[in-house]
Amino acid sequence: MNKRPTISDVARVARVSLMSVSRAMNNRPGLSDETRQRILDIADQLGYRPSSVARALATRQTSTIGLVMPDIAKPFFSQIARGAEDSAYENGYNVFLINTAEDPEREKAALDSLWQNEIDGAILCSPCLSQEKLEPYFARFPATVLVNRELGVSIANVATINVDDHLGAQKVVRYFVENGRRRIAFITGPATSVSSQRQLIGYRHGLKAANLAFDPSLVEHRPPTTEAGHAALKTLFSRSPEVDAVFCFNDLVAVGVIQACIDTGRDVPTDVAVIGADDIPLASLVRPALSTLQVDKYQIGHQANSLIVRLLKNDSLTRRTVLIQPEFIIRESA
Amino acid sequence: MNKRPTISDVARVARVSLMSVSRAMNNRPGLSDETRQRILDIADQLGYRPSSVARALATRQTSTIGLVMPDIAKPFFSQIARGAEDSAYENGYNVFLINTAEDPEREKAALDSLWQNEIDGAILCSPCLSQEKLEPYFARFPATVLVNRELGVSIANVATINVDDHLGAQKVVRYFVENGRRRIAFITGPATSVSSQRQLIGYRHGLKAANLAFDPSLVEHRPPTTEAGHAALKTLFSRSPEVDAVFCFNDLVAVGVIQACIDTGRDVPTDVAVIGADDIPLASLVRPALSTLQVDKYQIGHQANSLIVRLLKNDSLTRRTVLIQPEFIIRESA
DNA sequence: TTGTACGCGTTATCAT
DNA sequence: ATGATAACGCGTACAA
Repeated sequence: MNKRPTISDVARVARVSLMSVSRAMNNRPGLSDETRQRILDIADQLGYRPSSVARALATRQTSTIGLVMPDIAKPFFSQIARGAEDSAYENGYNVFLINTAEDPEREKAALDSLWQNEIDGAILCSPCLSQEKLEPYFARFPATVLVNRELGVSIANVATINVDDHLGAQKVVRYFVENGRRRIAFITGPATSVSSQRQLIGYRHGLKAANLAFDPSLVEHRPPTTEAGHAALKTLFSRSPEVDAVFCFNDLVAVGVIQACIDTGRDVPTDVAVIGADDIPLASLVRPALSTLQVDKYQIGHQANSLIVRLLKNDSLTRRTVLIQPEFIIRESA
Repeated sequence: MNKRPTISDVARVARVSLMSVSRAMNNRPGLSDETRQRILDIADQLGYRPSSVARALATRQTSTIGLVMPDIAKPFFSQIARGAEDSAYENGYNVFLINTAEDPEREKAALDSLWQNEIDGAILCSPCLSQEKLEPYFARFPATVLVNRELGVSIANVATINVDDHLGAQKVVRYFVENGRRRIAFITGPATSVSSQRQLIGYRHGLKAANLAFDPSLVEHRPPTTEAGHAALKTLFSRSPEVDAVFCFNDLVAVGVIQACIDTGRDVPTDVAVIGADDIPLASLVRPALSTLQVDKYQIGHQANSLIVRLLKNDSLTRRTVLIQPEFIIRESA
């Protein structure tokens, strides 16, 4: 394996001190343009790149941000990751990727690992740890952004990005009602999910605004998968065959619902209107194409990283709470 | 921000030398069980975690592998990433994620960054740099795994994982022929893609084995997207309306093809049989469900990282060339 | 404008 | 079994 050239190799060849090389590499003043250029040339010629490790030890900054998410294989998160990585690249940061599989132990291990690696900032997507367990890390990390998670108090170096699920759900119910639907079911995620909770509140508000009674038997808590959506709707139909609209936790669930409708001989959207959430690529590819609450996932990731960068350079960020408005996309399923 | 406790903090409290603490933390011999346990307790109590940065500087090992791919937002790659990260986690490694957007400059920047960060190993997925430009890095990285890319020569610390696109394409053509198809079109990727090249050869071999003439007008080179697949089929139909089977570069393209068939009033699979490749989640969700060449992407990622780990600890890996066999999945589209 | 000495937190080497 | 000292490669403070 090739041995990396070090700063002293450059200094020796250029016949200058280590400091001059350091200054040249970091564009610091205190060098004649002439020697600066000469050093740069030699460094380039030697293929010298300052060791990030040594630099990090000296400066206590790693130029690395940690990206923690339940599962990068899910399109919702992979698109966030793409946005975050792009922003990191633009700002000269590296990104550590860690999956938690929604396992609290693994999430804790992830945070400890990030701390051990002295990352400059952390982006935590849908964390499952309690606020209490999370809090210590806010003090350990120079900056943290929480995605899809609220923070009761205000902490100087912590920002949050959340989707306005509440308003989104309200809009969906209103749309259903305006189109003559009356038995509106809701298949939501686990009761512990913040998104679920917010959606549920919006759903109830929407119902109330339309003078429709809230019927608990029309609500199903399920894991956010296609199979679960399929099964949930079968359950709903057996209990309440007159269901004429279904709002789903996300698009994956909605696809399962559409399939269940077809299986049971119901036409979408004539007999049953279906609306999902997130607008993953699949949504526009399936038939009937899925109406959904579009969320700009790339933008969330990109913004999450920008927030980190800004928290890092500017301690006084006034707007540390971002609320993303989903856009209601009407396609064929409703 | 909290100040991290250092090894000397632990040493001072435990009234031992730095080395004893180091030995205790790393489970190294040369300590009485008694003092070892005492040190461990104190370390735990202080919340001490050895700094990865300082450790890396001293050992020249970062316990980090670099994962470079065109676009984590694409399901094919995100599933590889999940597998790689899981394996890294199991083996105590961190993962640097970098997207290249198929931009050679950005890919080069990625490799330079990994070098600068002194990663222990690199997983390069579908790299677009020439072998010549890639080669220097094989010498700079302790270990490298190439995914979806061949390596003419044999290099001790480099392994490759490739999908047997050639055999896969042959199987598809044979299946088409056995089911009475005679005008078999092929929508492939960019001519520069290795997968495309291998598929094309398999396609021609399959044709020859069935005594069918190769007709260049039945082959379309397109970007690997649904829109491109849709457009490609329209072109094909206008040129050769009698096409009765289409093999597609991947599932995304195949979905576009199916849509184009429906648009032009052709039934799938009665009038036109369609087969894709990769088996992304979408494939089983779309209607008609897509027949495809299933590739275990998670496994590819997991194995890529295992190879890195083994290359790192065991310099003499005899089988450094892995060929993945796709599994032919028959669903509804063919 | 340029250079010297030291510290960052850890491990490796060589003692005791 | 334990400890002192010197790296590892770079940046910072201060000196020349």
